[in-house]
Formats: sequence, structure tokens, C-alpha cells
Amino acid sequence: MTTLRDVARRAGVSIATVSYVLNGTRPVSPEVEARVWEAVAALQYRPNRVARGLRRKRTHVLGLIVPDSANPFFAEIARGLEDLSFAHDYSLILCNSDGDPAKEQRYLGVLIEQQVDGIALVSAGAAPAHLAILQQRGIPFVVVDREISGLAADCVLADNFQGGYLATWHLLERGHRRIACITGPPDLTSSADRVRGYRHAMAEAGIELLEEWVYRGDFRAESGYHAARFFLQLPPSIRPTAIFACNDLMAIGAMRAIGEVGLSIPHDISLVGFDDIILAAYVIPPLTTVAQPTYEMGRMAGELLLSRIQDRTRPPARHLLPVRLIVRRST
Amino acid sequence: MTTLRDVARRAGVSIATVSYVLNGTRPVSPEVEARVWEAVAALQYRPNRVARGLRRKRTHVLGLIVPDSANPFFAEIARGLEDLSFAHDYSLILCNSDGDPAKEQRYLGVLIEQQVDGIALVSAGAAPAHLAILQQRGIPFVVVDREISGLAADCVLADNFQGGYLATWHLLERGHRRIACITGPPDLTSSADRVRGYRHAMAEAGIELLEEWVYRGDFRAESGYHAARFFLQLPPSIRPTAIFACNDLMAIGAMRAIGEVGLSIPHDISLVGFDDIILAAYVIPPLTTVAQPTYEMGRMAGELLLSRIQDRTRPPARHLLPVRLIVRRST
DNA sequence: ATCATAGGATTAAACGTTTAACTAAGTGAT
DNA sequence: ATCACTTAGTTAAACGTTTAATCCTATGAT
Repeated sequence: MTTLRDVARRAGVSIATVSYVLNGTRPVSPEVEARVWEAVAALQYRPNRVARGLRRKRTHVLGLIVPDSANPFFAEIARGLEDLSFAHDYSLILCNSDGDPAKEQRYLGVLIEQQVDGIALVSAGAAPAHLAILQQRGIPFVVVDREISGLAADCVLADNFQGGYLATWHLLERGHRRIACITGPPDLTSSADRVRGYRHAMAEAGIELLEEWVYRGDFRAESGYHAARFFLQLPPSIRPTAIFACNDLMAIGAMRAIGEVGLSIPHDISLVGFDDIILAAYVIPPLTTVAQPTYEMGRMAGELLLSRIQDRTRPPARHLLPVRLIVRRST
Repeated sequence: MTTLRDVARRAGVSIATVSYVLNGTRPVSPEVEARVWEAVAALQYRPNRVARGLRRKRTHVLGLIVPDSANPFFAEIARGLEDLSFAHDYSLILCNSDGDPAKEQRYLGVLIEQQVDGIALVSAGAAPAHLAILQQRGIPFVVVDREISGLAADCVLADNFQGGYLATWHLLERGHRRIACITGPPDLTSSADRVRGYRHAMAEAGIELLEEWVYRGDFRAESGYHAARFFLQLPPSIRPTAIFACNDLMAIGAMRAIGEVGLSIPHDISLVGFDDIILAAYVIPPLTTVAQPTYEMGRMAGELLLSRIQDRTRPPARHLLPVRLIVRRST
């Protein structure tokens, strides 16, 4: 490996001078500068970021912890953050928690030891207990997609409430009154907020909401299937004519259930999803859904993180990114 | 930040002793060891991996460069590699080349400067020019999914030839004789190998292959659409009754074209894809396709990389992972 | 001729580890 | 009592940077 020392020797100067040339941190005479650059090129010198990180106490590395980077939603967030990092010459360490707080904690430890400059986190649990370590150590971090209760930290979220509201409003607009909702895990704020939006729209329309219309799902297709079966066996007088599923996967599960009993979408029953996964456009009929700005969330997380690295005293920011309703054929 | 120095002071020993205790690199008396652990716990000491990396010249960090980590195929590879890395206490830096050799090269530079212990690479170009730097510097690396011509390096690939062969054979078995192929970019070995498998199966069946049946696509849905339109306007005597698309996206594009002219799948024309993306199972009719062991490819890349880090003299290995045909309703 | 100053270079001390080399004390064997 | 060894600890030199502190030397101003 060639080091500053080698470059210095070849250019006939001290290593300090080489460093100054490389970083432009102090003026150097033209002749010397030229000699240094010549040596750098000839020796194919590349600075050692590890040594630099140790000395500067800034590694120019960020960490990202997500439940599952193969899940398109998180993959897109990761992509957004990676792009922003690259643009600012930061590297990104990727971590998968599998939704397991213990694994998440281990990763936090690793990232801390790795001396990352900041951490973006889609947290596994709702409890902030093991995140305290970040605050203690004063490590910049931003939480993404899910808010952590009682944790004053930077965060970037999709406007889930608005999404639930929009979806429900859209169904109301089409004349539906008996609108059901398939929720996600209630401890995830992203999911809970969507349900709140749904309830709000229903209240606003002056509809009294039956608790039979709210089915607790878990974001997986299976639970959407069961939810729909449950709705369909309700007595006709209270049987929903439309369903808002808190994510697309569950909506697709519901589709299957509806198809199985011989009903047609949207003729007999309307359906709205959430997330706008690629599948949503290809399923038959194409699914009306609420799109989140996932890529943008990743970028924004990066921006927030970098700004926090610059100024640790800035009060925590909370970014709500707008969602948008994509109307297709399922309504 | 608490350092070895702090721990040493509290335990009343030298920092060397603390290091020996932490790493178990030399025997230490029970009393001293206990004092050290006590201090470590009390001070919440965490080793600084940057300093360690500098000293040991081993960072325990790997790099992964893919064209697009949001693409499910690469995302799955990344996930496999990340899991393996975690299991061996390595961290993974994620890089997106966007299929641009220049960007790929910049990332290589960054990873080198970051002193990663090894690099896994789904290369952008077919030319190995800028990969030479890895060989020069003796940095362990493994190429994934696509072989680089004239580069003796570890690599892990899906058995694309076998995949093309299986897909075609499956169509032959169903009685088809006029089978067309929508290729991918010809400079990608993964794509070229699939076409070779197709040609081989056709030859084996004693069918003389018309060049009109081979349409050059680019792995995007649009090109599949155009390919199918082209096939459908061929004179009936040589019009294909089945199509093998070198990836699912193009197959789905073809589906649309076929639907548009009022033909039905598989009744009028059969269709096989490649990749088994999630979409393939949900499209109507569900697509027969060839599944690649993507996650496994990522893991295997990791294993190869770690083994190479252990022993740099081992001759390059070439792992061909088996693919499998998933028969659905499009054939 | 002297002095302050500025420009342009160097020296050397960090950053937090690991690890080779050394030291001191204890243990038997002779 | 001496010697050779072992055991358990310490010292100090790296690793490759950055950067404060210093040191020349030339340049004008006085």
C-alpha cells in the first residue's frame, strides 16, 4: 500500500506538506504542489480513510437499520439514502434487524463501534429503551417511517393520517357508506395513523362507525384474506360495500377472498390499498391505492442526518411527506 | 468517548493488559481480568473499530456494488450477503452503480480507501478494465451474476444456460416447435447464457432455428412488448407458438401485446419467463418461469469472499447455482 | 544594519488500538 | 545458591492521517 510517506519521499517534501496539498488546507508553492501531484499520480496514492477517520474523529460513514432490506418498501428507502450519501461522499452500512429489537440493538452496537457519523433507523420495536444509548453517546440519528413514542428525535414520516383520510374520502365520494378497514399492527404508528385517518373521514361524513368494520390485520396477505371473509359473512344490513386495507398486500389478500365468493371488484365491492407496490398496478383489476414517497423518505432521512451532524443543537425536526392517492380500477 | 486508556486507569492496569483481556490474546490473572471486566462494564466501554482496523490492517467491512439495490433481484442478493456478513461479524457497505462503469469505478475507489476487506460486485460493464485495480492491489473480490470475460476471479452465477435449456425444453415437451426467444443485452453473460441454453435445446430437438425467432430485448417490459408484436406479425407458417423471454419483465410486456391482439395465453401462445419476480405469480395468467436462487447467490458470494480473505492463494472458484423451473398457467 | 512579518516548509504530537519486546517475580531442578 | 523457565504484567512502537507549533528564509520597512 502506498502511503503519505511514500508520496512525500518521492516528491521530496514532508508528509505534512503532502497532506496540505491533498486537502488544500494550507497554501503551498506551485512547484511543490506540482511535484506532489506528480507523485500521487505516479504512485497511485489513495488516502486511507480509516486512518483519516481515526484522526479526524469523523468517518464519513452512515448506518441504516431496516427490518428487511429485501422488502421493496425498505429497499427504496435504502436506495434514497444511499444516493444522498454518495452525493455527499458518505458511505452507507446496511443492517437488517428482521424486526427483532435484540438484533437491532446488536447492530446499534456495531455501528457505534464502527464510529459511524450518523444512523438512520426504521425501528423494530415501539419501545425506545435501547435507543437511549444513541442519545447518551450523542450520536446523530433519525428515525424513519415509524415514530418512537416519547423520543425527541429527528424523524421523517409519510403522512399516513392523510393517506387513510384520502383513501376513505375517495370511497365516500363514490357513494359508499359502509366502509370497512383492515388495519396493520396497532403498535406501528404508521399503521395506527392510517386507521385514524379512516376514522376521521368517517366521522366527518357523519357516519357512525361499527366496530365490526375494523379488522385487525398484520400487514400480510393472509390477514387481508381473513379480514375480507369476515366482512363478507356479516349480515347484509351492515355488510361493507367498500374496504380500505392499510397496505396493498392485505388488499390483494382481500381480493382473493372476494373473488372466491364470486363477487366482483369494483362492481360489488370497492377496494383501496396502501403503499403502491409494483404489484398493485398489475393485479386484476388494478388496485386503487395510496402511494408513499419512499425514495424521497430515504433522501430526506439523509438530509436530516447530515444537517444534524453539522449542528447537534438544532431542535429535533419532524418531516411529514405528502402521500398521494392513485385511482385505478378497484373503486 | 471511553477508550482503553480509561478502562486501564480504572482497573489499575496498563492498556496492553486490557487489550489482552478483551481479545483473550494472552492469559491474564483472574483478579486482574475481573477488575478489567468490571471497568469495561462500568464505563460502558466499546472498542473503536476504526483504530483497530488501522492497527490490524483488517477492517471487518465488506463492500457490495450492484447496479440498483432497489431492484428486487439485487436487493435479494444484498440481503443474502448481508446476512452472511452479520453472522461473521462483518459490516457491509452498500453501493449503487446504476449500471454506469464510471460510477462503479468511483465506488471501487471509495471502497479501497475505506480499506474494506473484500468486495462483491455485480459489474456494470463487460469490460474488466477498471477492475484491474482490484487485482493490482490484491483486494479480495468476487463477481456475482455476471461473469467478466478474461478475468480470473471468484464468481458465483446462476446456471443461466441450464435455465434457458429447461425453459425451452419445457415448451418442446408441450409440443411446440416454433419457439421464439426474447433476449437480454447480449454483453451480459447471464443473458447470453440463457439464449445459449435455448439454442442448445432447439438444436437437440432437431429444430432448425429461424433468426426471426430471436429478438434482441433489453430486459425491460417495453422491449418484450415490441418483441411480441414483431413475432405476431410474422407469416403464419413461421409464426411462433411459444415464446421464451429472458426475464419476467419482458415476458409481462409480451403478455400485454398478446392480449392486445386478442390472443389468449396459453391457448394460442405459450410463454415462459425468467427470474420469478413476485409479479410473476400474480399476473394473469400466472407466469411459468425460471427461478434463480438470488438470496443464496448473495450468501455464496459472502462465503467465497471470506474464504478468499483467509487464503489469497487459493485458485479462483466458479460457483454455478442451480435454477429451477416453476410451472404455472402460461404454458 | 536591524527588525518585524509573512510565506512556505517541517516537526512532532495526537487519534485508539495491537503486539513485539522487555521486565520482574516466582518456581523448580541441579 | 544458581540457573533456566514460566507467568503475568508493562513499555513503547507501530498503523496512516491531521494539524498545532515551530522553524527558516526572504522581504521590506525603518
